[in-house]
Amino acid sequence: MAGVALQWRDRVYAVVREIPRGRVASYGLVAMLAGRPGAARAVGNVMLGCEDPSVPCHRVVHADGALAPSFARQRARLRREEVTFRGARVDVRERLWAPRLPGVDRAGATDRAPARRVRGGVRGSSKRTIRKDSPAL
DNA sequence: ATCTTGACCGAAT
DNA sequence: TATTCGGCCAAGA
Repeated sequence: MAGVALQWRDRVYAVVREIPRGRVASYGLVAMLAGRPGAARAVGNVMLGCEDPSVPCHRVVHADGALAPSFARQRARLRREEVTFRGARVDVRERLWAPRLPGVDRAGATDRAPARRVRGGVRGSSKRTIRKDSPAL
């Protein structure tokens, strides 16, 4: 009877491995997809000991696009993958991974966020947060 | 079983 | 916009 104790960590790894190049996911999103909504912090604990090269742990960032303190390497890696930034944080509105979940109807949804047209009109809310009921899911 | 820690989150201040 | 605070969860002592 093996592997029963590794479930949480392995589920987290499995989810992170799905994050495509050029996109990022928040700890909370990973937790949700790993079957434990709200366990963002626990995801961080897993990433703490992530040394598996097949797991792109650099693609996991804070919900607001910030990176954990003193993670210049991670930032460099993301830039190398063409992940765009807004100041010190990842441009989450543009680069957040929008996973396709079975059973969720995303008709009309675009994979990429549409180009921001801010033309003096209705400027969309400058802040975007990730929530369990996010339309992106 | 209880307490502490930590790559978190979101609302309030 | 930056800080603070309470809440959440898995692990390890």
